[in-house]
Parts: sequence; C-alpha cells; structure tokens
Amino acid sequence: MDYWEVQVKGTADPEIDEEVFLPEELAVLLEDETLALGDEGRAWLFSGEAFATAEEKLEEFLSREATLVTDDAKKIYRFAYDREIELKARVHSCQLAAYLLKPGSNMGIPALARAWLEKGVDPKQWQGGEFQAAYASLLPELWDRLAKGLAEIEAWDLYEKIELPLSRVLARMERTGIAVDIRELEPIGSELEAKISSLERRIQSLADCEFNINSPKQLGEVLFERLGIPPVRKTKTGYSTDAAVLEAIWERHEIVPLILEYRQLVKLQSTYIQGLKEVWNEETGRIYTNFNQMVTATGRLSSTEPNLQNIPVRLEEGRRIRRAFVPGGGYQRLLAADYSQIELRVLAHISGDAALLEAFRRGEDIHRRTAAEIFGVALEEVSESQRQGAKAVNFGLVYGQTDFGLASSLGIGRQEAADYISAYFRRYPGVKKYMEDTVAKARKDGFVTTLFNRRRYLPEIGSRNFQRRSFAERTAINTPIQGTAADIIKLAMVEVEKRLEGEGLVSRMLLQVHDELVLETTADEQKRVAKLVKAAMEEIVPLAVPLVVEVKAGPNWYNLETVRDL
DNA sequence: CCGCCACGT
DNA sequence: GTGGAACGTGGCGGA
Repeated sequence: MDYWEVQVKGTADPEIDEEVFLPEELAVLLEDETLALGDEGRAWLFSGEAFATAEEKLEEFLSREATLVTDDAKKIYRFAYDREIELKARVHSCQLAAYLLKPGSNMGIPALARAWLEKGVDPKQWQGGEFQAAYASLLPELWDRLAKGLAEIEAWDLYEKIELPLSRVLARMERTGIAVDIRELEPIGSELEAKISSLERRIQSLADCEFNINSPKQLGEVLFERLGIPPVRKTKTGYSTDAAVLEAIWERHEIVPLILEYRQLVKLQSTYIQGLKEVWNEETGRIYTNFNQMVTATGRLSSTEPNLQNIPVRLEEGRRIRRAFVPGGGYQRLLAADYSQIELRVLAHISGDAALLEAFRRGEDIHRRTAAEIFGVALEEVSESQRQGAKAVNFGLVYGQTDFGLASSLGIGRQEAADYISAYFRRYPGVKKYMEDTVAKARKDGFVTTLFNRRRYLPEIGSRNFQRRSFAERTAINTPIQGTAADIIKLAMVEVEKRLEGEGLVSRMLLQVHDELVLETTADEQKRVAKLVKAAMEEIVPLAVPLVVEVKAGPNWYNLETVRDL
C-alpha cells in the first residue's frame, strides 16, 4: 500500500488541520481534484465527520461504477438519499460484516482492528480529527479479513442478499420518517395530566402521606411498611412493586389499583406524549427514527430516538396515541401488513413436526388446535379457557418455557403447568426433538444458526452454573426461531422496496415492527400496493407451511381496517 | 450509571 | 435442588 501525505480538513474542530498519512486511494478521494481511483476502482472511507469535508468528491465517486468500503454503509446511503445522488457505486460495510460474524461485540473501528487484525489500536494515540484518517487506513485490511470470515462461516449470502441491501432500505426509511399530527396528542396529554394529578392526590390521601409514587423505593415502603401489606417478592434493592406484584395484592388495599393506573398513565405521558413531541420536526411535521441493524443478538432490528417499535396498542388508553400517526406529504392512507404467527410457522418449518405442519397447512386456528391436542378434545369442544391455556403454551414454547413460567403466566399450579407441557410434547414430538437437538448442537458447536445462517454464540451453554446454563439453553431454542423470522421480514423488506420501485409506485415503507411493515400510500395505489406487499411477504421464502400476511389500511395507525379480496 | 418498571413483538 | 419465560428502548429515581 502506498501512502500519501495529505491534509485532512474540516474535522470536528475547525482549528485542526494536521498532516497525516493515508492510503493513496483515500487521499485521492479526500483531496485530489480529479478523483483518480485505485486499480480496481475502489476507495476506503471512514464514515465519521471527515466525510463531510469530502462531500463533492464523495458525490462524484458514488455516481460511478466503483466500490466504496466503509465502516457503516447506512451512513453512506443516507448521504446519497439526502443529496438525491443516483447511486451507482457498490458500498461495503465493515461493521455489518463484523456484526454477522460476532453479534454483540464492539463494532467500533479500534475494537474491530484489535479483534480481526490483531493490531493494538489505541484511539488516544491520535489527536483531534486525525483519528478519522487513521481509522480509514485500517479499512482495506479489515474489510479483506471480514469478507473472508463471512465466506468461512457461509454467511456471505446473508450479508450480500439480506443485510447490505437492507441497509439501503433502512436509510431511505429513516430519511422519509413518518408524519405525526401533533394536534392529536394535545387533548390526550391534557387528559392524562388531569387524571395523573387526580390519582396522585387520591393515592397520597389513601397513604396519608406525601411521597414520590414514581420511586419504587418509596412506594415499597408505603405499601409494605406503612400500610402493612405482606410483601410478595424482593428485588436486589428492596421490595418488588412491579405489575405482577401489584396484581397479586389487588384485594389487600384500595390504593393498589390506583397505583397500577397511575403507572400506566405516567408512562404514556412521559414516554409517548412528551417524548414524541420533543422529537417532532416542525418543518416537515414528521418524526424520524433510527433503525439500528447491528444491536440485537438475534438479528432483529431495533428503533431508537424515538423507538417507534413500541407505540402502545394493547390497552385502549394508550392505543389512542396511534391516531397521531398519519399519512403525510400528499399520501392519503397508512397501510399495515403483518405476518400471522410467523414464529410458530418458522418452528413448524425447522422442526418438521407433523402435527404442527398439518395444522398450518389446513389453515387452522393454531391455539384452538393446540388446545384440542393438549386436552384431548375435538376442535369444536375446546373451551375459551382451554384455548387461553394453549395460547400461553404456544407463546412460551418459543422462549424455551419452564413449568414455573407457564404457571405464573396462567395463574395455575406448577404441576398443572408441567402437565400441559408434557401433554404438548406427547402430541408434538417433532418440536420436542427440535429443542433437544438444538441444545445438543449448541453444546457441540458453541453457537446456533438461523435458516439463513445467521449465528449466535452461546459461550455459557456448557456452564456448570445452572442459571447461566439454563438461560443459554432457552436462548439456543429461541434464537433460531426469532432470528429466522427476522431474516424473513428483512428479505421481504428488500423485495417490497424493489417491487415498489420496479412498478413505478410512489407508496413507501415507513416502519418495521418485527413482524409488521407500515407504509404510506395514495388512494389510487392502495389496492395495488396491498396486493404487492402481501405477495412479496408471503412468497419471499417458501417454507414447509404457508406464510400468511394480513393487510390493513386506514387514515391513521389507529383506525385500520382489513383490506379484503387480495 | 445502574436498577426498576413499563411499553412493544 | 438451584431460578425460572425470548428480544428490545426510555423515563425515572437514587447512588
């Protein structure tokens, strides 16, 4: 590698303008007027602030048939979308590769260099903006090593066919944002404020003292000392006062339900009403989330600042917040497409269990069918409480359930829960075998994989500590299921984006909520887009059972109605 | 900065 | 016999 001595300008500190050494191609990208490329039309760029100094050069570069190796491709894609550049260059992401090789590890450049190049890289050795050039100088060798690593674990396709194209889709979604009618939040906020202060007064009056209800410590003292309610459970720091505890002591004192309601309303007010107002952009009327592609252990996305993957839906009080999420910028409808029972369908596919396969192939109500199997009754004979029990079993199944966990979720005895579980495994022996085989494989290899070869390492699977080992075993069972579902929806997102573009439609994807995609669409396009999205999601990965997607549409995220006849 | 708690899938 | 559902993010209190 030839190194040129160049100047790096426009760093975080405008006073810094130091001489550093860079790989030749990088130096050219940053400084040279004519933008000559390396032998293979390849350049390396650290996505820190330095790339703002090279905007024009970068724009020009990205419009060429060339390859840019960077630490974070999504930032480059954002750069291109923000400037409406027609992107011709291929982009590679070291961090994305590193995430697939070892999720959970530190994805910073110095850490990656230490891990993959066995180089001692100390960020403190560079001054000011100099480190950005130094980081870039590590990229050629780092990328080479990571690309080889992906091939070695047979995850190159996962990178190239799913994660990298998804980065571009996510960049586009982040730039698009979602319209929020802030006026819808005002009355909800005022109502919450009134209810909260009224509850606060009633709670203090029942306790006959002033205390901070938001402090679990103070609340515990009031409930379990002052009011003399027998404590249910302890945490490391004191009395536990979570919802399960409060529900258990519901009858002991009339203050308890008020506290549950108070907690719920304060959550809505602070996190959603206040929180969303604070990040709302008044120029565009939209909210812009960050979709993080390299955080979770299983391959799911996460959403931050704000988190738009946990907007309330279960309880009506909070669900109303969804009225504020609306189509904007000339669009008329929001459209939501969600996978029905995707995790249980994935379980059916990877376990190959005959009864589970049959249930999904027949299009049966899966919880009803499970209840019929567990309780040994005909489908028509299943009672509502039996169905609820079976639903909890199916739910827990995916998490590597224990009798204790099932018992507490159903409010039944531990023995009864254990009976349900063993009845389940008698009727679904393929599922039992999958779980045993997966744990055994994890113990042998030290990792588990998804259908698309995403890996998760489980170093504690052989621990002699029961708690640690048990946790690793549940994780071994859950990760291939949750992770495969994540792979599938990611692939579907890439396909949906491709089809929308290919069909010349203006409708656009806005959000992903693990098994659901939210789009905004026009009145004209709604029907066509509903069909397109449903087909793309259902057909993207042919499993041994059908994937079923339900599509809803409406004037906001609260009022959605099923789109029929697709 | 960590623990608790509450929201989502 | 053990502790006991999987994956996340944000607000708050308190050290």
